[in-house]
Order: sequence, then C-alpha cells, then structure tokens
Amino acid sequence: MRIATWNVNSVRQRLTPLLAFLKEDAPDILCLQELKCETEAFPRLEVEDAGYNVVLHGQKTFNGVAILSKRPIEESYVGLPGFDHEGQSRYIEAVLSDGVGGAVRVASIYAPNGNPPDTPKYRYKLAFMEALTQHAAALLQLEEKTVLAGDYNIIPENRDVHDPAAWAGDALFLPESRAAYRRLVNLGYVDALRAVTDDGGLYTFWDYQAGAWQKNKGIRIDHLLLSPQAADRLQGVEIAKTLRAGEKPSDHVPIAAQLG
DNA sequence: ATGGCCTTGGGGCAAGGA
Repeated sequence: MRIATWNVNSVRQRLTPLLAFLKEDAPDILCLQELKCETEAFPRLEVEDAGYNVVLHGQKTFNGVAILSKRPIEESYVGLPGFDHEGQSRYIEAVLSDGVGGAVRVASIYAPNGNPPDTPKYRYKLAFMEALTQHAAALLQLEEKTVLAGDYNIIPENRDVHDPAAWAGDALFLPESRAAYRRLVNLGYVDALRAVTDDGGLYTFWDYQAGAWQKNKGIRIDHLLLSPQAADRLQGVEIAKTLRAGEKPSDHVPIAAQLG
C-alpha cells in the first residue's frame, strides 16, 4: 500500500498535475492540504473519475484538507479533537481497508505556519501542535496501523534545510517549534523518511521566490508519521521531486511511503 | 550583482503563505 501527502496550494489551480499524479503514481491513499476552496467547489467528479473516493473539509480562500482513497472510506472525522479550530479547516481523519484484511487510519494535516513569531499566530501554531500531540497519543492506544500525514510547517533538523542560519528566526525552525515536533514523534511515531535514510538535503518545499527551486534552497516540512504497527510495514519513501519542475507547480511536492 | 512568487477575492491591492 502506497500512501502520499501533498500540499497542492489550491486544488483547482493544481487539477492537471493532480490528475496526472493520480494516474502515474497511483497512490492507494493521497492526503491533500491547502485546497483553498469550499467543500462544494472541490473537483470531486474529476477525482472520482480517476478512481478515488474522497472525504474533505474545505474552506473559502484558505486551508482545506482532503483524503483520497482507491478503496472505500469506512469512517471519517472532521476537525482535530479538543481543538477550537476557529473556522480553520486543518484536519481530517479516516479509516480505510488496507486491502489485506486489516484497516489503516489516516490523517491529513495542515499545521499552521505561525509566522511571525511573538504573535497570536505563533501561539496558535504551538496550540495546534499540542492538541495534535494529545490526539496522537490517544490514537497510539488503539494499536492500529496509523499514518499522520501532512504539511507540519516544521523543519525538524539542520539537515532538513539548505541554510539553517537563514531560517533561525522563522516560525518553521524555531527551537520551540522543533521541540513540539519532537514531542509528537517521541510519543512513539516514526518519521517515515528518517526511517529509511540519514541523508540531508531531502526537501519537500521550495519557495516560488528568488529562484529557490533552481538553487535547491528547499526545506523538509511535509512528513508522514507512522505508528509502530505502520512502521513495521515500511518498505520505502519517495519524494516526487520532479513535480516541482512541471507546469504550474505547487511550491510543495508529494512525499509517499510504501507500506507492505 | 541583486533579487526575481503565487493564490484568493474581486475588480485595487491586501493578506497569507513559508
């Protein structure tokens, strides 16, 4: 089973590369973030024609998350439990068949950016991470195959950014942000990419500005966190880097985990 | 050499993103 996550930066602007990815990469499950449209405006027919079931939580202009699945979606839950989302659509969770007689629980997460620091936006980012950590702890108790996938808006370590000094004061890389990510992982999750490689320079985002892609000035902020039951099945991780060079790219690229 | 963008809503340009 292949599960991917992708911040598309407007699903309507990204429809062509999205459908191409579904056809060519054909993940079993694809988590999307930053739909930037209301639920009714999501291109449901096109995605269903591509062979996928959909659950989503849209929002006008900002945010918006979805889970696409080849197999039927058995349960779905909108919103992060215990968190007043203030109208921001940043979390959706689903339970699906894993195709081999079991189930897999998947979350599509769009964590807040949090810039600038020393503002309510940064406190909101940390509050979201705290609520996510609480919920993630509860999910571990279920002892299921669980994948928490999405745009965490956190650069975990120095090796995950082209120039750590340039990002030192950014909400994505502040020590408090990185500590929040560590607390989540340290509950007992596995950062899928880090389970398969120690290499630095593996990025999922390149800014549109200043030729960041051409200069490979990227950051790793899109992550797949695996419960122990999911991690035991991990066979590989791939970053679909070529999509960043395509027509009308998102500033993020998909990252996918292969689970046995 | 430096800095160089994209999206939405809405009909300018502000706001958000990272």
